[in-house]
Amino acid sequence: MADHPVRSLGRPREFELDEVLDSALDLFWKRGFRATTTRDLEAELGITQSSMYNAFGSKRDLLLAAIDRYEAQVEKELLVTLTQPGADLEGVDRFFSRLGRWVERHEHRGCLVVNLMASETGDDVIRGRVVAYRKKIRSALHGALMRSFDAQTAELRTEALLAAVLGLHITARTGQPGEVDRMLRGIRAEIAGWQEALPA
Amino acid sequence: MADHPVRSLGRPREFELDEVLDSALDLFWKRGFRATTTRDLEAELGITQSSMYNAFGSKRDLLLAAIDRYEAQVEKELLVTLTQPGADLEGVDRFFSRLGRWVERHEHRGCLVVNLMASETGDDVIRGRVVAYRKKIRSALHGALMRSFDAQTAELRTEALLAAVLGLHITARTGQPGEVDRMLRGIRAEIAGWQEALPA
DNA sequence: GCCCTTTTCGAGCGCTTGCTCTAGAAAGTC
DNA sequence: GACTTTCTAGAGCAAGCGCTCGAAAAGGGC
Repeated sequence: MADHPVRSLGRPREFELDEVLDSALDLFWKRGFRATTTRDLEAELGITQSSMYNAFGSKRDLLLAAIDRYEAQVEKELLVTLTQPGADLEGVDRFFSRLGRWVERHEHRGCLVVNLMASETGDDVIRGRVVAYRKKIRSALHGALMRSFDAQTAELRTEALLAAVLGLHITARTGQPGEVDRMLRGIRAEIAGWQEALPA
Repeated sequence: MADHPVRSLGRPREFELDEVLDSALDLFWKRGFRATTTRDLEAELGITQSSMYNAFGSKRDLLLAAIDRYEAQVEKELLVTLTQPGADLEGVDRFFSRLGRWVERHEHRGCLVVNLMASETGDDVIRGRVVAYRKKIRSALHGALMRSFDAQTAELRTEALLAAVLGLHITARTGQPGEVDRMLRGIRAEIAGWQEALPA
């Protein structure tokens, strides 16, 4: 993932940056940023707080690095259905299909970034990141919808679907069994309605 | 709002319970539950921590009371468009219209309960409250949609709109200027599409 | 082998947190 | 006006927080 320098001066680090970053991401994602203490991280990451601070600088910097990793994962596993060349309304439906499996696999986690939208509004840098994240999903959706609808329709439906994606994620975090499934069915039924009205 | 006992033995309380509760709600809503300290509350509420603890028990109990108050407000100002007798798809559109003004008035606050969905997943009681809150909105939407569509369509569209409502709220919390407006237009355009297909 | 750099380790610092305690003040009751 | 009951004020407690520090350990360069 990240590019590692070939050489290093001094004592070599005893852990893999990427592995530790994944553990931190998991914890921030599952428990929330504020609720995760540096001691929690120490236990889960298997390294001391000093090592963590030496490698990442601060708890907040660790979060920012985790966001990077999270976004890369989302792009590769979800947004790709929207951004690959030629993706249209059918791609949008595939996106929601994958989103369903993603949410199921990451039960009660929701979305790292969406969770931050609710809780870390005081930090300008983080707020910038979450705004950019929404923008990224919006533009991916729009790119695909543009291939199936006229400009105005595409834009309107982009907004409606973006709201649906965020709402689905928030629901996934505290959802009861079946809640997310029903929601997903409702969204995809709407998309199916659009498809039927399309010229074959 | 709350019913006050007529009499009280001993020294009477020097503040209004409801006023203080409103201030607490405002703070929890704006800054988030975790980010709001008891000192913050002390300053904003104008009473000492002792008085606060004497009156409400704990910070968490204060939140639960604030949720009650918040829900009552939502019901009276928003859900009423869906629950009043005879409300149908037109009522749903009015609901979103009011939601837009509500979000604008409470800038960067989002929804108290939606925010809790993201950050307070560890507390079973609070999780119960947020699940119930979703259920309440869902059933209000469903009640209105049932009057305009067949059972299956109503259920599917209820789910899609619930997702949209939650997504809109999350966006409102960190939204850039215009972001919420565009999203709302996208959602209402979808509803308008449903209306056009309806038998006049 | 010895330096130089960097990481690891464990202890712990200063601060904030939610909450409590004690003393005294303010009402109703008789 | 004593007595009871409740509320207010302010200090302060124990625990937990993010983060740092000094010393030891582990490698590469010469």
